[in-house]
Amino acid sequence: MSTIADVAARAGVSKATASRALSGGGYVSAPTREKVRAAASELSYVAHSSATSLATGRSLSVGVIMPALDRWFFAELLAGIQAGLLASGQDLVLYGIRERTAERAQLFEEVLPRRRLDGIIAVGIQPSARELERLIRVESPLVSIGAYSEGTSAVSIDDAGAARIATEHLIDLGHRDIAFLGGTADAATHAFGDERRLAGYRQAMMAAGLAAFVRHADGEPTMPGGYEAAVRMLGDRQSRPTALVAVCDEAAIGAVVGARRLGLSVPAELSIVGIDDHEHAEMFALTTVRQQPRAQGLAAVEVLRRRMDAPDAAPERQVLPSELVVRASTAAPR
Amino acid sequence: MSTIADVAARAGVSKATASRALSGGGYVSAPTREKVRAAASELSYVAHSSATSLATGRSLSVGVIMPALDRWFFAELLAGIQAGLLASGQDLVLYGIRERTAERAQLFEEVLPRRRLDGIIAVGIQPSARELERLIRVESPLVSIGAYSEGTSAVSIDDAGAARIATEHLIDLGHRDIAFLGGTADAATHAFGDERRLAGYRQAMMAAGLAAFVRHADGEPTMPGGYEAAVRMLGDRQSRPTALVAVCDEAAIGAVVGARRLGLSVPAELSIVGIDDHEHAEMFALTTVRQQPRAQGLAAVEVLRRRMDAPDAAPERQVLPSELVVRASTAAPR
DNA sequence: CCGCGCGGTGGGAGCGCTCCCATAGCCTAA
DNA sequence: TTAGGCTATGGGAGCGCTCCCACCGCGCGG
Repeated sequence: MSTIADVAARAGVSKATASRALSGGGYVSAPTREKVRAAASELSYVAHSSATSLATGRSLSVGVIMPALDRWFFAELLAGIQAGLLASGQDLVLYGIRERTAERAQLFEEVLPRRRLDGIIAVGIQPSARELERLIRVESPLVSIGAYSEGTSAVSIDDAGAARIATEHLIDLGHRDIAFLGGTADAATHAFGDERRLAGYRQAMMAAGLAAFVRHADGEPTMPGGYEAAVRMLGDRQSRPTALVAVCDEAAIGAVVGARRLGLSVPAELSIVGIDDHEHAEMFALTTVRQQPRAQGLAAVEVLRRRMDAPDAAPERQVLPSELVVRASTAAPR
Repeated sequence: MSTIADVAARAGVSKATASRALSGGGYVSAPTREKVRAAASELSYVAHSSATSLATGRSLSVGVIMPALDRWFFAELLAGIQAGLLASGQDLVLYGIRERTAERAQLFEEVLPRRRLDGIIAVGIQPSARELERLIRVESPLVSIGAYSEGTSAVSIDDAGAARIATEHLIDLGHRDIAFLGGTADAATHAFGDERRLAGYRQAMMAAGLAAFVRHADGEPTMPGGYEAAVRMLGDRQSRPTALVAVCDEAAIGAVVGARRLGLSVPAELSIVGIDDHEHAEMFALTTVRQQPRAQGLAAVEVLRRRMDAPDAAPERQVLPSELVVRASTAAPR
């Protein structure tokens, strides 16, 4: 591989001039710039990022901490972040992290500081004070997605609000016996705003004077989780609700499948509303409250960039809007 | 942030000794090593990766090129790669790449060479000769997953074989009118061994003397894609096959849902077999041919590590086994 | 005519690390 | 006794880049 010294020599200028010609800053005459560019391209010169990074102090890369990759929300989010970073020329360094504390400590104590990352996007993770302190030491601005921390910048939707919208839609249709599906109390499943959604459902029920009907079926926020929870809850003809608010679309779709399996017709006998607007929602004609993880990823990159430019600005909190998408999984009760 | 000079000063030794004490190589007495370690930990010293990388020539990171993130196979693969790299202390730099050639050229010409990555894992991408040449220049060993290139190391399953296994299972059950579902000819959907699977189905049909029944319904390798293709193909009572081989489980599940929608009972009236053993296969009682993307990701990391140690060794080709998993979506035709 | 500002260029220090090489003490074998 | 090897340490060059600063020539205003 050729270095900038080779390029400079070939163009007949100094290293300093070559550097200026290629990476922008300072005075370079147009002909000189052209000469250097030509030389660089003839040698197929590409600057060594470690050298650049060492000299400038910026690493041109952003760390992304993800608790999972195999769920729609996270995959979409990652795609959004990826697209945003691509546009700004930053590389994406991916750190998977199960809630295993040893790994997590290692990540914050060593791995992240080592890289001197230009920024960090933490998904669904509440960094502790000590962890934040480590990051501040290396001056990596942080933006979290979906976490509701006080002192740090964050992007999310209003989870409680989304669940309220979903619940109110059912109430408006005339339902009273509305149950909440999914949203396990188990933190190990990286409850991603799940409690907030449950809380939003409760609020809407209370506000409508339906406190007596409040109940929920635990389950993983996945399709099989929703399926099982639905089958469990709908099994008894007597006690079964007329409508379900699911913690997310995957669970909702599981519930749709489960209801069919039980011979219940959706929406005639059971209304189901989800939260997400998952790519499969259309196929199952699912009424849902849309959130756009890709947009959240892009927004996080935007916020991060602003923080990189102005590290001392006050933390920025961005709440993206939620919108009801009515399809054919909800109807008035008979 | 403190540097190794600070650590050395605090421990009362030279930079050289401090470096040796912390990163292994060379002679250091036990007490000195302890002193240095203590100093490092007191200063919460973490080596600057760019400096290390510049000095050693190794970047401690591996690039991963992914055509998509929102499909089960890719997400699982990425999780496997991630786990493998975590174990070997390498960072994962993620590059998403749609088949837009401008971006792709940029990636191979500039982005990857700039990083001086220790290795590259390319998923479902056939690097061109010129692209490989660029990588060889920067001495990044490459392992591809799912691509069937000649000169490079690769990990994959035997796609044709998997489809043959699926088809033969149906033939063994007594089916004759077996169609193939999905596997669009459209390269834009990153046909991931799809043609090979179609070919495997054909081979099995031919071998069983069922050439007359060979046919397939185009469709995206997704759940909605499989749903649509199935509805299209199963619409006509007269011409409909008694069994389907789906290009992947997502399509197969879509077909299961579509069949139910049409009032066809699976497996009594229609047998369906997929390829993947998707996490939802269990829920839909789907008979399928298992492939394990996580294992493929881990295997790719393994192969890559070997290539990093011995860059001049002959390219290594690893084909992971496929195995039939019989559930309840297949049965003898009536 | 001189001084000054400004466009343009080069020299070289320095980013933080590793690793080669020199040095030094000490123990063992001839 | 002394050469030689072996452990332990330090000095400092060098990885490839950027950027500060010095320098230079030229045009222009006083």
